[in-house]
Amino acid sequence: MADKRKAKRNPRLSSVNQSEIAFLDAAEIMFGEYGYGGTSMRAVAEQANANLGAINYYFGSKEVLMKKVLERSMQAANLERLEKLRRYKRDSEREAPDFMQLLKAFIEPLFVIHKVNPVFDKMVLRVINDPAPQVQKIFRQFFSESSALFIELSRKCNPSLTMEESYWRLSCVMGALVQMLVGRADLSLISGGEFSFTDEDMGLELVIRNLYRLYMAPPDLPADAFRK
Amino acid sequence: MADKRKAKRNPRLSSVNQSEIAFLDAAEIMFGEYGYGGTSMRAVAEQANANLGAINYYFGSKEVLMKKVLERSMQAANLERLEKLRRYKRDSEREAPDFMQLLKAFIEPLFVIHKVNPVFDKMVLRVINDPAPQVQKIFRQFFSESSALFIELSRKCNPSLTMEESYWRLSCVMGALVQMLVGRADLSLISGGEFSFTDEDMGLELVIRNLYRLYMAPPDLPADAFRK
DNA sequence: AGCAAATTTATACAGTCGTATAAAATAAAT
DNA sequence: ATTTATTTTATACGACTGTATAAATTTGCT
Repeated sequence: MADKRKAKRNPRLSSVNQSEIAFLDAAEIMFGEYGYGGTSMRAVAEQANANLGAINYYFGSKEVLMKKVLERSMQAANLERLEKLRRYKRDSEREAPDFMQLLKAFIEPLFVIHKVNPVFDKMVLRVINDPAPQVQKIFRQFFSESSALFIELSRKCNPSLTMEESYWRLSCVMGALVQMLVGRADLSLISGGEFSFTDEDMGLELVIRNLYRLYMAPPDLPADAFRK
Repeated sequence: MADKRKAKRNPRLSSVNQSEIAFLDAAEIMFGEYGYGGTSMRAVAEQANANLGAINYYFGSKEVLMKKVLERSMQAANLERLEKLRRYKRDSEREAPDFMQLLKAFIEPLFVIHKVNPVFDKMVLRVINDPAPQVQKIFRQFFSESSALFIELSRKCNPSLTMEESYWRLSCVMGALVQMLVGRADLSLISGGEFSFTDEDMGLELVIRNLYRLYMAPPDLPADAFRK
């Protein structure tokens, strides 16, 4: 096997080649459409109008390709998210915690990226649900830090919840978030294609409000209405 | 190809053979663990301690196998669910609509099956998120009728919502439901393995309450808190 | 027992997969 | 212009896939 390219001849150019970008674009689309296991290297090469061999020349393996694809799209979102979360953390120590602002810090980066690259979240959502352990491993590398911070900060917004209830509600929040992001691309299953986002900003607000409602409600009273 | 088995010699026996059941069990486990594309027919055969050829003798193709697996587990849940939903519909015409009871009708069958067969929902959840169109098609056959009825009945529980807001909230409800069912098996991503269901019935109640809160909150006021 | 249907087994086929590699083509530098 | 590094291409390999089929085996019945 080739031990990757040696030192570039012209190192002042970006270390990311143009064809490499084409591969990343193609892979992002295909992974988003058919999942990791469902897309072949040949399909990626065809989508990129390039040769199968070249893709191995640049990446060496499918797993690395996936890692690079995720890296490219999530690093931007992640850095912005982490910065927003940390700024929120500073603010929330002076002022009162505000779950709506926290949600905004967590979710807005996803929407910003979506505007530039509409394929992005489709691909991320496929990866979230992929059963292959390698894929899960790669994804958690990117997701774990900011989500841990988000959870920590969330708890301070509704301290009347027990630890357990807080976790379950956050679990709901994550699920609902994913579902709404999916629904932005495809609400047809549930609405028969009647509705979709027209205004992106309205979409962000709608998502945040639903999640706010979900987490910030007062804790449950002992069961009454339930046992009927 | 074999045109399936001819008329059984002893037709008073159940039409479902014992080895057929072994294959269904094995496939259910493997599909749940590795997804549709991620499990090979050979892996299913091995899991069932049976021969590869026999699986084609019984099912003819992988797609049929998946269909039969889904059929077996979902038909029971679906029939019970439909019956509960229809009974709720009758009741809700006499009395006032009660979203908590509606949720109970929709979700309880899943918990009942889970008690008997803990692998069931793991497998269903894999199928929900599978990118392969054949898988999607099969799944919707089972899911569409009862979910349509559920949505129709839901809207009557909170008629103050606009059509669009209702759909978005139900989208949240579905996402949160899925996430909580996943979390029942694996909450470790979000809690670091701290929590899990101890009491099954408590679990159902917890799930329902979260979803109730999510959908039944009064409609949003014009944006204020959001634009900060 | 003997016969026939039902089931299980072993094996093969054509296709696709990820990966490797040597040759061809291109680009850059002297 | 010639040499050298880089990129692209075509092709091949072994492993694995779903499916097909004929032979071997087991089962149920008279």
